[in-house]
Amino acid sequence: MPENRTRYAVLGALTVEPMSGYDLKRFFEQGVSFFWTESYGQIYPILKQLKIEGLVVDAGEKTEAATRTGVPAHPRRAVYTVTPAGREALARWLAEPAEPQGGRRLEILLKLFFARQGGDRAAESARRLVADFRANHAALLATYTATEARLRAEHAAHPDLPFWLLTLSYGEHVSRALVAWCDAAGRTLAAPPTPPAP
Amino acid sequence: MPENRTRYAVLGALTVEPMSGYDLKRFFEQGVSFFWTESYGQIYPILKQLKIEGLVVDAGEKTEAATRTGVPAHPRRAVYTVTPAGREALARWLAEPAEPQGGRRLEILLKLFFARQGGDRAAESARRLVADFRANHAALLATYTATEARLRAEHAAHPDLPFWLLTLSYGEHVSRALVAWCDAAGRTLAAPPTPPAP
DNA sequence: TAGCCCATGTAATTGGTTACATGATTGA
DNA sequence: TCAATCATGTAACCAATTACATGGGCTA
Repeated sequence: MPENRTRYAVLGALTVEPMSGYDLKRFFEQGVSFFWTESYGQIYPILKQLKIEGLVVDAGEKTEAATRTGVPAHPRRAVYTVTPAGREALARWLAEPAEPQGGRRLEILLKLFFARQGGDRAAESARRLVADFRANHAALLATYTATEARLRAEHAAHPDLPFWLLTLSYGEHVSRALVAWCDAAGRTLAAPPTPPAP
Repeated sequence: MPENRTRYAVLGALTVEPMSGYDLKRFFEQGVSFFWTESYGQIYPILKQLKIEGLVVDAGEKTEAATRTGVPAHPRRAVYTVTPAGREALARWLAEPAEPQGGRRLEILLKLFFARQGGDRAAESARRLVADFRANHAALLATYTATEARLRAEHAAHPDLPFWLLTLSYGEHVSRALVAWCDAAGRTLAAPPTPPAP
């Protein structure tokens, strides 16, 4: 029973900066997508709910035009801010122990586990599986280092920075380990060498 | 769109050995639980479906008693075997590339990312978070090495063994890396040392 | 004025777990 | 004969994604 982690993800994101639902989506997909994602189908309903519960408030932004002309236009977008009650709820959740694991379904391992059933091409497709996976994590490593540099430059003084770097470091550790695993696996799966020329 | 991986998990498991739904549950939770799980609510419906599609057949086992007495008792349990068509379906799936990643929601990183919002106790609960996580992966490492030894001993000749060992190796690489990350994180989060006695 | 983001939302569907109901078999 | 385990299944629920509908604002 994961118990509503989306609400805390949203609450947490709004402590970084007040945001609209649209902003939240981008925050998740551009900022923390390597360990967390959210879809509109989650975000908007949860925002409505959090507002009802008084954990966030909506400081509706006026449009430029509406401000200028005084037209009583409905706010162009809803910008949500965490209330003290929201901060407390978040703090309570943060103090609880985390679910032991996330991501109990690793498709690549399932395929590898049964790889021999792949017939003639079994070894070949296993190697391709591993090679793709390696490329993936090598690419991730590059993004981690780039992100780290950007964060250190742009948010050098941000009090949350040390924690953000910790999450990046997690990603780096895992991806480095997985690249190493891919290399080892590649050797294991290597096609039997063609007989050496005489 | 993860697209029905359960059917292939079940199909694959049945290539290892014909099994009942009950057996399958145990196979997943005792054999491969570190990278895959299935619940009854998935297993039984999918078995019914696979049977309809002709990918598995049910060689119903008779009870001992029924065999002895000739009573037309209904089979005690349904034991499923993969058909050639089932093997083909599995092989096709194995040849497809795997989903890039599994487990996009790492609760511990979400908590760590927002950890500073935890108030006074922020650093403390972050440290506990990391410590629990470390204990977890240290324990996992132990089970991996134990499982590896057992597999090598009990299934030395099994043609699937090299692939099984690869999945274990994945786990070892990741858990070792995460233990190392926890140690580094622990140092980062270390409480400011109490002022040294004069 | 067309095309592209910005922005909000919902309905349908999927994938999965949990909890429960039911009953047979086995062994103490 | 009681408890544990084997065994099959389903209904309710939950979390989450996808696809769609809708429309405002900005700029080339």
